[in-house]
Amino acid sequence: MNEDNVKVQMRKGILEYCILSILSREDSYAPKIIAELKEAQMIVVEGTLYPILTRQKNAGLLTYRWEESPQGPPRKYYMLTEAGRQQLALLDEAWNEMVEQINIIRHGNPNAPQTEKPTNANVIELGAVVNK
Amino acid sequence: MNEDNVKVQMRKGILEYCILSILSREDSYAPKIIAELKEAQMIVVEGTLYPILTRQKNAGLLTYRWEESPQGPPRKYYMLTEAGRQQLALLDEAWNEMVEQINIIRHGNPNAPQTEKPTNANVIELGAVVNK
DNA sequence: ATCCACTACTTTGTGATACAAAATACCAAA
DNA sequence: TTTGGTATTTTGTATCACAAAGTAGTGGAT
Repeated sequence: MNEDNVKVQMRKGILEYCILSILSREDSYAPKIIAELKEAQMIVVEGTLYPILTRQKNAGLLTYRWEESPQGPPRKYYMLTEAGRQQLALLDEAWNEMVEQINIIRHGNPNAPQTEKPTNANVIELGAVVNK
Repeated sequence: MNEDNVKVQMRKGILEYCILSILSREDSYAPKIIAELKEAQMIVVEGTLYPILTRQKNAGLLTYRWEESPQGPPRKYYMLTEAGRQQLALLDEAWNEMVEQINIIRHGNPNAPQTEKPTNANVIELGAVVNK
């Protein structure tokens, strides 16, 4: 119930989403992916990332190719498959749903009867993620 | 890696947040909490909720009192403690951070250099949850 | 009285995940 | 050959949500 564990638990299932999202922009390899996550203030360690990549590869969401490195051992560049792109779209939906659910639980249901109904123009879908 | 499991995993650690949030509005008991979660399209079963309530009670975030029911056995009404209110504030922060992190990962870092910088007036903090 | 439906609470076992920590391996320069 | 930097992999642990069952109290119907 400590503070670190709170964030660890909230992250469950989210990392898979993050990794597919990062790879949807550009093929990448593990240390670079970790650096990108770190830029977004999302700390991830190797022992977490590698099993996810292997899992997603075995699930057919990713493939990889070896590429020479300017220094050090070769790098395993991962890239999305078509199934991976579909899964990413599915995770977009799941994430948007959860953000909406939290909004309702934290702020009450906007569809509930109220004195003054906002026009559509005033309604902002908080946290919605749109496919690019 | 099936679709149901995706949502199950995304929910890890979120339910604790939802329950504290619901109880911050009004003391409640398990079946009523489940009904409220259901209204927000968040399906939860008893076998999930009860252990969380017990966990949070043991952690000092909740206390409870027994109350007579108009029909059937008495109800265990849970309510937030001061520690529970503090934990809720902490979870608000953790949630807001995660929403922001996903925004950065999914849409790129808004602080990154770009051709035309939006004014503050145009920036909408997506998905932010504000303490009431 | 006894049975039954309803409500409420509890327990057990399973699968999935992130993490810490350590191990393995590859490369190039001193 | 050794050393330091880079990259990948493995092992053991703690936590969580869930399915599925079980326990128990209440009040009405027969």
